[in-house]
Amino acid sequence: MPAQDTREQIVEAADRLFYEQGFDTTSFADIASVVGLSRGNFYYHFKTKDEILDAVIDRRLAVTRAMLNAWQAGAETPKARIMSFVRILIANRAKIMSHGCPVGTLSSELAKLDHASRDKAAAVFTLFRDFLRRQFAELGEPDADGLALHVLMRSQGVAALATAFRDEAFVDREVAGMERWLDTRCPDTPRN
Amino acid sequence: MPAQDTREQIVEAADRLFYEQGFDTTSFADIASVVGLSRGNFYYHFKTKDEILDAVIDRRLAVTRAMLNAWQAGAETPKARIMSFVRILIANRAKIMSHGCPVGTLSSELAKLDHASRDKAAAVFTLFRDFLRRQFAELGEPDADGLALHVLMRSQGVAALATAFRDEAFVDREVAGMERWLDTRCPDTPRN
DNA sequence: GTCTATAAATAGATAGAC
DNA sequence: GTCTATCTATTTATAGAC
Repeated sequence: MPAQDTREQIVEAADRLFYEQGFDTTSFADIASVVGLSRGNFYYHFKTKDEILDAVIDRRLAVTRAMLNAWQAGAETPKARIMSFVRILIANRAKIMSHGCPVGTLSSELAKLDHASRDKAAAVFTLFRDFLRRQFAELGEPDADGLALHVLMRSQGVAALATAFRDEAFVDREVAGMERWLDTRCPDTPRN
Repeated sequence: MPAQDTREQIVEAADRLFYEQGFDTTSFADIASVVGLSRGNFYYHFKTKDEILDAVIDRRLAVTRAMLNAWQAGAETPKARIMSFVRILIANRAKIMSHGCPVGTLSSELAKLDHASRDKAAAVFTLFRDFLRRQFAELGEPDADGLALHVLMRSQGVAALATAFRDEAFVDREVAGMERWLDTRCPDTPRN
C-alpha cells in the first residue's frame, strides 16, 4: 500500500480513537490494531505520538473548513448558517452523549497535559468562531465576535451536560432555546 | 501518623492532581510524591486507583454540599443564591483557564474511559442542579429544573471556552450576561 | 503504618531483516 | 513499506522486613 494511504488510515483511526477514548489513553498499539499494522511499522509513518496528534488536528482543521464552506454555500441567510452550526448538536447527539464534543474535550485534555499542541487544538474553535462572527456581522450586529463566542459557549455547555446526564430531550430543548434566542436577539425586521 | 490523616492527605492530593493533570494521567507515584509517601505504603490505604477516584468523588460531593449549604444560608434571595453559583466562574477564573471546570472535565474524561464511576462523578452536577432548581422554584418558575440545567449549561460552556481561549474578559462578559439574563428572565416584580 | 525490593504488564520508541 | 525482536521507562500492584 502507498505510504500516503497508510498514513491517512492511521490519522483517521487516531482521530476516532482520540475522540472516543482520549489522547493520553490511546496507545500506539490501539491505533496500529485498528489499522491492522504492526507497532514496528508504525514508526515508519510517525516518529512520536505528538506527531500523530498534530496530523489529527490538521485533519480536523481541514474537515472543519470544508464543513463551514458547505454551510456558507448551502444556507441562504446568516441566521440559517448559524443554525447549521447549532444543529450539529442534534446530528451528533448520540456521540456527544457518549464522548462529548471532539473539539472541547481535546482542548480540555491538552490543557491538563499542558501539551505543546494545546493552542493548535483551540484553532478548531477559532474556525467556528470566525464563521459565526461573519454571520453576525452580516446581520449588522456591532458585537459580532461577542455573539459568536456566546453561541460557541452555549454549544459547549450543551455538549458537556449532554455527556454528564445523557439526556436527549435536554439537548433538543436547548437547541430550540438557541433558535428562539437567535430570533429574539437578531429579529428579521430591524428593531426601532 | 494516624491512618485517617494519611488517607485524607492522599485523597486531597489526588483531588488536586486529578483536576490539574487528569485522572488517567495521574499515577500512584505522582500522588505518593506529593504526600511524601513511598509507593509501597500507598497500597496500605488504597488497593486500586479506582478506589482513590471514588474517595475523591465522595470528597467533592461533601465539599460541594457544604458550599451549597453556605450559599443557601449566606444569601438572602434565590436570585442572589443563583449568582453565588455563577460567580464561582470569576472566583476560580485563573484555575478554570488552566484546567477547566473540575466537575465537567472529570465527567468528560470518565465518559471517554467508559469508567464505572462515570455516573457517580455526574452526581456532583446533580447537587448543583438540585440547588439551582430549588432557587428557581422559589422564584415561582414552573420550569425550575429546565432553568437550573440552563444555568449549569452556561457555566459549563463558559468554562470550556475559557480553557480554550484563556480570555479573562470573555468570562467576565458572560457572567455579566448571565446576571442580565437572570434579571430579565425572572424579574423581581411579577410580569403581567 | 511505613519502608525497600521487586514482580508483571504496558507504554513509547529503535534496530535490523525481508 | 512492512515485519519481528528488542530496549528502556513507567505503570499498577505485591511481598515481606521493620
